[in-house]
Amino acid sequence: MPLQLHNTLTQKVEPFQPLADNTVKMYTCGPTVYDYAHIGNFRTFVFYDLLRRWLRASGFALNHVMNITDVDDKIIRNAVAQGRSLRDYTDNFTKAFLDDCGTLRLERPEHIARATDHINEMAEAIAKLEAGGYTYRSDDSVYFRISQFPGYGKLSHNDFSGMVAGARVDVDEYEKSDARDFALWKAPKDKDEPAWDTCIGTGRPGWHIECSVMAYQFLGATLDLHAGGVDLIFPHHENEIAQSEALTGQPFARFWVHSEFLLVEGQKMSKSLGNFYTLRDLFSRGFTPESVRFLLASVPYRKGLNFTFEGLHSAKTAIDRLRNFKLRLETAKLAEGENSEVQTAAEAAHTGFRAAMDDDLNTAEALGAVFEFLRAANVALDGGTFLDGNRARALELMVLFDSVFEILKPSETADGISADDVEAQIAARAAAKKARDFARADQIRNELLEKGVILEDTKDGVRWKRK
RNA sequence: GGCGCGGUAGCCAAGUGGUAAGGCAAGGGUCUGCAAAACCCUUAUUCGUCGGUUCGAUCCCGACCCGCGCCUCCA
Repeated sequence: MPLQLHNTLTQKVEPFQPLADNTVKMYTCGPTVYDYAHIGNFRTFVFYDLLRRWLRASGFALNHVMNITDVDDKIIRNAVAQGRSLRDYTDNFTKAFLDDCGTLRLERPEHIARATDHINEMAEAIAKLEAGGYTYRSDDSVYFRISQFPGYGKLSHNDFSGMVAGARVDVDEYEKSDARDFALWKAPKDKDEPAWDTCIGTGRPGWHIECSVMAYQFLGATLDLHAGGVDLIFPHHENEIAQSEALTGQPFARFWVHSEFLLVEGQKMSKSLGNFYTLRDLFSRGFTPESVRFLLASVPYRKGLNFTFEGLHSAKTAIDRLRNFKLRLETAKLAEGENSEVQTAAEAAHTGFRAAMDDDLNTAEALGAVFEFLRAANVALDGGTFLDGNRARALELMVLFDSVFEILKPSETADGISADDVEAQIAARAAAKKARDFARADQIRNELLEKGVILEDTKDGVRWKRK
């Protein structure tokens, strides 16, 4: 069964493949860099990462663009309030965002596009829309007239045909002739406001046009896949479709894939509830990036995710168990031969893992396949029926698992004792034990523990790992 | 009100028209000089409520209740 994904456009789970050659042209909506990204944002960014990894595992090459929105009302307000330039203000949060992505082991998209690097192209696109009769001006701002675009509503499955101009209270600060028309270009409201001089006048782009323009610039008229959070379906993605298809006359994206929301302790995240967390907040409480990544990845992207501290602890323990298993596979002394039952179980786990991921990235089920095998293999290892010939396939399962989840390798800690030193200490302890100098042996063990190294006395000898 | 998602053990969560994956927690055990660590075992007559279809429904249909998202900036 090939990879299947849920397509918001058709509201069905459908087989996915790129239109041309083997390369997936994908565009994902990135952050608006007015503040540090929070874990709700990262739920979506982790989803993008899982999607990338499994697309590649499915044999596709990727051409992935993610935007950085570095001009919008909130950014301007904050930058002005702090007396900083737009660029200076957004550089800070852009860097923080990319750092956070690195910490969470998110793969870097092939292209990261900052909106303000493409203002002229946006202005040209708007000029083209004006020439095509899709727009109107009001106080030097330019609006898209959605009544000119017949397919409007096809993504969010809303019916706008009954809409009447003026029927709805206009909450926007700008004058629009129809409540759902949206700004393509905003003229500055006062002199301090950052603005660009372009072929269509002075001002700045609206939010939606940046994605349409940068997607076209990097990937062409039709994308294979466009992703984002569910909250972007309307109006953002609906508007992107309207602009892009009005510009090119071609379908904008073949697959639309959206990730569900994240709750914190069963409640929506908000600053007033005090449950609004950035990665930095979680790390300062002692949680590791791997735990956060695992928790965010372990719930399928189309299900709401309840982010809890118990879940974070749970993730940590689960990761330890997976790491222990891999270590055991690598270090166990095994008898020659191959046990066919174990081998069959390993194959079943491989197949189960792949089938689950192929089924709209069902990470929960994929994890189930891994843990099921883990237990069976541990039983076999305990019973001596896990043989040397079973080792490779079992380790390959862990490689497959980690190619998606990427949590087995512990994050670097700044100050750590070297592996050679650990080995030397272990040898010293073994000697002390042999001489029945248990006091000395315990002392060595405790010293290592203080340095974050845990010793395990197993029947195959001493194994160690970092805390 | 419209559109969309969801309600499964203490918590997180998968899943199927034929009788409930997996993880965490909890309890028990194995190993060990003692520990630690590790590993194993046990834990839902039951899947929001009420009807219906069916030989049989957690899974299909209908109604209802509850939670969440979007409809205005928002992952």
